[in-house]
Amino acid sequence: MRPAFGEVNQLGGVFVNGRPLPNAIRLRIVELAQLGIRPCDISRQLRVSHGCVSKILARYNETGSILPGAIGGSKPRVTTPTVVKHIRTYKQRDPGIFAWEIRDRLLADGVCDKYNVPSVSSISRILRNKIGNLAQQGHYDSYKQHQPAPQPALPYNHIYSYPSPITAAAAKVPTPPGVPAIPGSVAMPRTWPSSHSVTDILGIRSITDQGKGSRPASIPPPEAFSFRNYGVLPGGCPDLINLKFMPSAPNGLPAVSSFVSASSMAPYPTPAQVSPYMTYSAAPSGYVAGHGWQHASGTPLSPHNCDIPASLAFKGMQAAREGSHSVTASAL
DNA sequence: TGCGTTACGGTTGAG
DNA sequence: TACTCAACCGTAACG
Repeated sequence: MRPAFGEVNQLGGVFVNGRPLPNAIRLRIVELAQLGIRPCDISRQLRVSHGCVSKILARYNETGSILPGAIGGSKPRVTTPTVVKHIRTYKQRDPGIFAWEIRDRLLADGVCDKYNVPSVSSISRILRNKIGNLAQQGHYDSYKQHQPAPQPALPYNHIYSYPSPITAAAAKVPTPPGVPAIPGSVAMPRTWPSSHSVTDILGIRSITDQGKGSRPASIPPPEAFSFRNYGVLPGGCPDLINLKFMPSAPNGLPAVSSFVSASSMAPYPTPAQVSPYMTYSAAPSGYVAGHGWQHASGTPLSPHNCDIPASLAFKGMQAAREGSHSVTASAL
């Protein structure tokens, strides 16, 4: 249940606990920093805690992204069917093998790397639960077929000497969405969805691209993006990809100066005036008043109603375009 | 005074 | 469907 109103920090700024700042604010933090404005001044001006400013700038410097990380979800499991299959194979070949030895072999054989190799305890659990149970079942089935008479206790390690019923299934390793299926590579559990530069965001690229009537070649198609929680804030932005920025300046250039200039910032809304969820989902807020951007439809662009496109929030455009630099959100 | 770091309370979403 | 867990968030406080 969303709160009707957010909270107010010590600087008078409105925020929603647990939720990222609007991308417009994040963007402006970076812009102001690039203009040489000190973080403390940015903090005061935008009424965002200096810790948050520091964090966003640090993230931007490291990843090139102003976007918040992906919230929620689970880490990809390391005990994939392939891993289980290999563990079973190791155990079959050497019934006395230790879990830590299996772990070393998974690494040595390139089945896993240091980032996704299961822990010793996980391997032990696999041996005990998955392989053990399946092996016992398999043995029992085979036993029923071939041994009409009951037998005494099963021999030690009997469980490892059965034909694997799940080998075929284990051969298929599910690849998480957005993660290239590169054997032996480090599986980045979370990749930034896109790339673009702040310069682009400021409109320089938009100037050159707009009016061409089609998506710039440098921008991956919408289907190339994996939107999860990146900047898509409550309230959503259904036309995120198709958003176009329309310059408002007479010369056809976006009002970059008005956008980045600290002095042009509209007063931060008072808590009584603006619900933080208005900033996320509804009415335009004072955050971006006067920035000169408009949605292609002609309606004023609210950074929250339709926030800065997540796809436009990268500086490592070329790198990401080539898919050579995946950056995890958890890097920070 | 500025800023990096961290504890805290909160949200989110995959499993 | 409800729950758990681990990721993330921004703030506040500390050094």
